[in-house]
Amino acid sequence: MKYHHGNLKEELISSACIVCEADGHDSMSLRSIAKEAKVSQTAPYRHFKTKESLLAEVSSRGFIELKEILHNANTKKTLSTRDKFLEMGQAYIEFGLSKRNTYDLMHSSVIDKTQFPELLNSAVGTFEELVYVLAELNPGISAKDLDIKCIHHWALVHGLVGLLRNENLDASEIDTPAANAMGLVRSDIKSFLISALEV
Amino acid sequence: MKYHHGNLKEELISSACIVCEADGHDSMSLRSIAKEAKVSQTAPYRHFKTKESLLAEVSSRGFIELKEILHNANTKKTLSTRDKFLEMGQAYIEFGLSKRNTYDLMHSSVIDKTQFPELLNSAVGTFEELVYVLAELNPGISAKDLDIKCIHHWALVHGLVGLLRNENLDASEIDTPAANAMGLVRSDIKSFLISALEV
DNA sequence: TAATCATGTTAACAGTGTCAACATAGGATG
DNA sequence: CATCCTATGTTGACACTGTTAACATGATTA
Repeated sequence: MKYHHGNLKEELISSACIVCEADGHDSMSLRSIAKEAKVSQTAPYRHFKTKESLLAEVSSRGFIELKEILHNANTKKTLSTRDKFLEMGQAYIEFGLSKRNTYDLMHSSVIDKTQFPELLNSAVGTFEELVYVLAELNPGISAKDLDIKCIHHWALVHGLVGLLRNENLDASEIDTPAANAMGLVRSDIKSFLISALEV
Repeated sequence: MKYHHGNLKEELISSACIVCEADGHDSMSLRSIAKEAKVSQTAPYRHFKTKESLLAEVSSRGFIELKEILHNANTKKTLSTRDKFLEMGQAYIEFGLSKRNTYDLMHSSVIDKTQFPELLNSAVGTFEELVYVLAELNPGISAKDLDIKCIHHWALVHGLVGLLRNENLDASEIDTPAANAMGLVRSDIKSFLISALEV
């Protein structure tokens, strides 16, 4: 049994990513992931100043993964610009729904983004990916209008994820107008995007 | 000193509302609000099965307040239907930004809404308030299309709140394309809504 | 080889949610 | 009126948390 682990920082991060997605970020404890890495409960403090800074790392990786997903959707050669755009929207929503807890952490207020520049960069990257398609889709648009359009579309998909996640019902369980409408939208996200974004 | 408090449940709730908005729901402890009510640390358990159920109460009140705010915007007699609708949008966003932490709790995953029917009702109420205006604004629309339109508009304002809250920058601090665009939108929310909702 | 320094450990502190066992008081029942 | 029940309070305890201080180890470097 080596005294020094050798690769602890990386192992803690990836372990934290798994636990956060599995159980949600507020049922993750530093001690539990330290134990998982077969290391003492204070060892993580050699690599992370606080729990928050480990979570910031997890969040950052979430944004990086999301950016990649969006980028992939945006570079499917066989698709038209419009379809690439729709693909991105769907990919974003899918990410938000499947990586539910990670997405939660990424937009959680437990992390003060202004204190983690690297995290802020990752988050901004997501935005930029959207800027690219929208610029292509709206030739000649002013920079200001472009940015505002980005916010519009980003807000829509982000908001939709929030609503779909919140009405956390498998249709069978709860029966309200809102829930039923959510079910409709969820079952055909592409159509919803087309009508909502008028594209 | 009376042994029985007499009005503890109500006091705990309103105390929790204040603390949640002031410090955020995850820095609120049952023990601290019990102490604030000058009562032992386990007294709250006579009124709330778990901490989560107290938070559910706080969240529920948030939804009720939001519904009232929206209802007020929606019944300003001097306004046209279109302006009432815009007023609602702005009111929603204002609520999300000013009652930041409460809004956070209301959409947080720490509370499993399916286990608190009363909370679910309050949340659904918000949706209904939106249905009313949109129906008035779109005479002859089918029920299905109406519900979907609601989701569209709700998602937009909800998403916008999320983004505006997240880019938690007072313009001076951070300088990214996204942040600048956020500043633009924030400074004139009404114009943004008009262009985004095409209304 | 010796010293330094990053990385590990152990022990401890104050704080948390929650439960079990006990205390009190006020209303219902005889 | 006396008695019991029940709602509501208290104390003490448990296992858990983030975090710090003091100490141990071993790899790098002077």
